[in-house]
Amino acid sequence: MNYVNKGRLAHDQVSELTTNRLSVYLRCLNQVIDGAGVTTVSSQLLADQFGLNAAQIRKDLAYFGEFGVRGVGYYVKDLRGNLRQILGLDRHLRVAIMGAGNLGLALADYPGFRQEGFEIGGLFDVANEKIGQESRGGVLTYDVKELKRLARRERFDIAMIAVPASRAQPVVDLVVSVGIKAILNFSPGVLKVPNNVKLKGVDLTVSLESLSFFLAQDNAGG
Amino acid sequence: MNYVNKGRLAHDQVSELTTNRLSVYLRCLNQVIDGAGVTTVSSQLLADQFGLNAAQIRKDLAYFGEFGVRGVGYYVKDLRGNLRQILGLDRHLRVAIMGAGNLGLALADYPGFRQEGFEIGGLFDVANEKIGQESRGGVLTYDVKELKRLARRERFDIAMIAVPASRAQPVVDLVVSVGIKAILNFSPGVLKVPNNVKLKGVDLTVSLESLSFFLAQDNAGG
DNA sequence: TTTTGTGAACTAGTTCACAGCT
DNA sequence: AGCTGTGAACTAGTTCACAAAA
Repeated sequence: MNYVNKGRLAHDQVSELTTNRLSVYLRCLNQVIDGAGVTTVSSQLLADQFGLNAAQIRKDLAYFGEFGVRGVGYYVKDLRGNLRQILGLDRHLRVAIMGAGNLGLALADYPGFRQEGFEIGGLFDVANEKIGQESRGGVLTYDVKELKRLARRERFDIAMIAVPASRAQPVVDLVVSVGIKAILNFSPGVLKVPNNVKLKGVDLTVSLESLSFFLAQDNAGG
Repeated sequence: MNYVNKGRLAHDQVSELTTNRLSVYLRCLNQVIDGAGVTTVSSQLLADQFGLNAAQIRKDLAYFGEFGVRGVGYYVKDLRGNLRQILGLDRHLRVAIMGAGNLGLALADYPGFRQEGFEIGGLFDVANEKIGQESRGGVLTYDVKELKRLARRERFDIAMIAVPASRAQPVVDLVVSVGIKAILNFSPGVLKVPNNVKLKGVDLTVSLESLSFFLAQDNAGG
């Protein structure tokens, strides 16, 4: 541990809203770095530039340590390093994608994942015609029966679920059984996992229907 | 309007957390209908079966009308109809997908969208080799320059943004300029839209990094 | 009796505003 | 002077608990 822990993390539970924002802050810093050669940045500047709240940025960061310098702001490179460490991006996380359909293949080649240091270790499917095939980006599809064997060798940290809804629960059970502790689920519907496994859902139908609601109200309400 | 409005919708703003849950409730009801021939369901039963809170279900629904019967529960088919109407799914919404890369093509063929009555009207891209091509599911890719002309004819309600991050803002500006009022953004980063346009983001990097955070804490904290 | 609909109580999350450091 | 870090105030969201209705 390089950042000041303050002994909180073992006690309180950090809100998911906060962890999501940490990821956003990191992206903002990367953009700042890509831009002109600024070495420091204030919470106010970040807030203005990216539509955030300055106090919230400070509070989120202060939770993990005192990264800033009063009167100056945050040293961009230092803060970036600290955020990467807090988010666990200094490790090399390996991802298994369950389901080599359209969505699974798209996720396998999604450039944003590799950029932040995630490695897609393989696709897993039941369909014989898919097994042995590679995605455009070169990710190989394995028989789902091989997951157990490969999980040992490849040490998968995260699984993404991109199988049809009806197959999602058994696939999640399998993923949990091989010791994977973090799951990103793209299939619609509720899934059960043990408490020591973190499940995060990306629900496309809910997102789209929420937009539909907005349009319906908009047209009705005037 | 078939459901009791109570005149609230024009005044208060419904929380996005609530609208997301409405979509979840609808999916739960669909599953209940697929199962045994039950005609009524109580908030408690839904809560138990899908890991929700009964009071919250009742409160969310009560906001839009009195759909339940005391001592009985909710008539499943009626409630389903009311939810579909509230969410605007009784209309026929048309979707344009900006970007015919891996992700755009996967979205175009995603079965969950069609299932709830959304129609994918076309993919739009700048790459000449993609224009005129069809997705596996038969969605045609048009030149992005055609958006304006086609938007008039096809009356797109919703746009999904699946272009690289660097192209996202100009593409959103274009989408807004042709009169589309609801946008689902899959590209990472902050986008600006006028207030009368609803922008919703699905941020894959943030989701994955949030899982990474969990793993980092888990291993560090014991 | 059962279960809704809802005020009240509670919990979580955000923003303000300023002391304190550089 | 400028900006962080943070208690206090505020706002939003959830859950409780019960009166009212079937």
